[in-house]
Amino acid sequence: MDVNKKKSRSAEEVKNSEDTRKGPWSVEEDALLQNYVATHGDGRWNSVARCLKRSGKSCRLRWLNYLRPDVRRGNITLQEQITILDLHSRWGNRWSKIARHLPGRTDNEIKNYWRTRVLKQARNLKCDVDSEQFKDALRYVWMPRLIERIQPSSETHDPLHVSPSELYPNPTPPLHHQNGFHGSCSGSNALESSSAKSEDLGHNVSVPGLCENLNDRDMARGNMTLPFGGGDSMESLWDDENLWLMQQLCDDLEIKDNFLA
DNA sequence: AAGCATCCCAACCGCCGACAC
DNA sequence: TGTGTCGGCGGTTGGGATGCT
Repeated sequence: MDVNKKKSRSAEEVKNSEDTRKGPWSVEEDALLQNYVATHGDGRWNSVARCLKRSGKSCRLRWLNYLRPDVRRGNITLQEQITILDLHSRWGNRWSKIARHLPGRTDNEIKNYWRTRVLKQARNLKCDVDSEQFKDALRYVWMPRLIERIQPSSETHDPLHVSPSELYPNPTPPLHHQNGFHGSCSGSNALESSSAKSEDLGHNVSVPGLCENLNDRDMARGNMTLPFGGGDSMESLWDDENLWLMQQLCDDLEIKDNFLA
């Protein structure tokens, strides 16, 4: 796009912003928009915008993200989380493309989910969300675990909802996942405070970074929010059978620390 | 009860490509 | 071919809700 076009566009947008209402939608506006779409169909946003004194963009967004009859609200399910993580690993931040594979979910909702849950967790881990360590943790530890958890209840076979063996034909993680557990983990941490679970089971393992950077609220709750947090709590990950997962994660984090050093 | 911190999500913004004229 | 309009997309933000001290 050339410079002139950019200039003209901003003039157009400035004009639009001066003429239109902004902020939360009222019930009346919602009703008007719904009626308009019911009568004329969607896609004619500037026409409806003139009736509502809103920008066309605002009308479109309100319809797609909120008023559309098939829009699903509520917690992102485990299966949806898997799909999001999987598709994001393939396509990156192509939210609308990802949303097309999650019926009823909007790109905005998926984007919000990613930013509030996954990026937060990367922050806690002091990982770059694009780092190989974080991606490996997703691919080889958390996603397979999630898949295992949803499998018993899955009856249909959606090509996008693949089994661990399909998604990860070679179950052997990369070399750095196979290293012994070097257990430099110590100190106060979520695994310990999240429960006395690990102590009860005779383990005394903590995960640097992963645990130490939890915010106080999560610590107090004993509720460590993994990237797939949400409707179905991840607390059950913190049991004996999953201890090895966190050991693998420790390996990752040590490698990350070396990498960053 | 009040103040503060954090989370979460609806909505906005700026950019871009497609298309019509 | 150049210009204007429109819809779509990804990034960002404001503010209400919630929880902690």
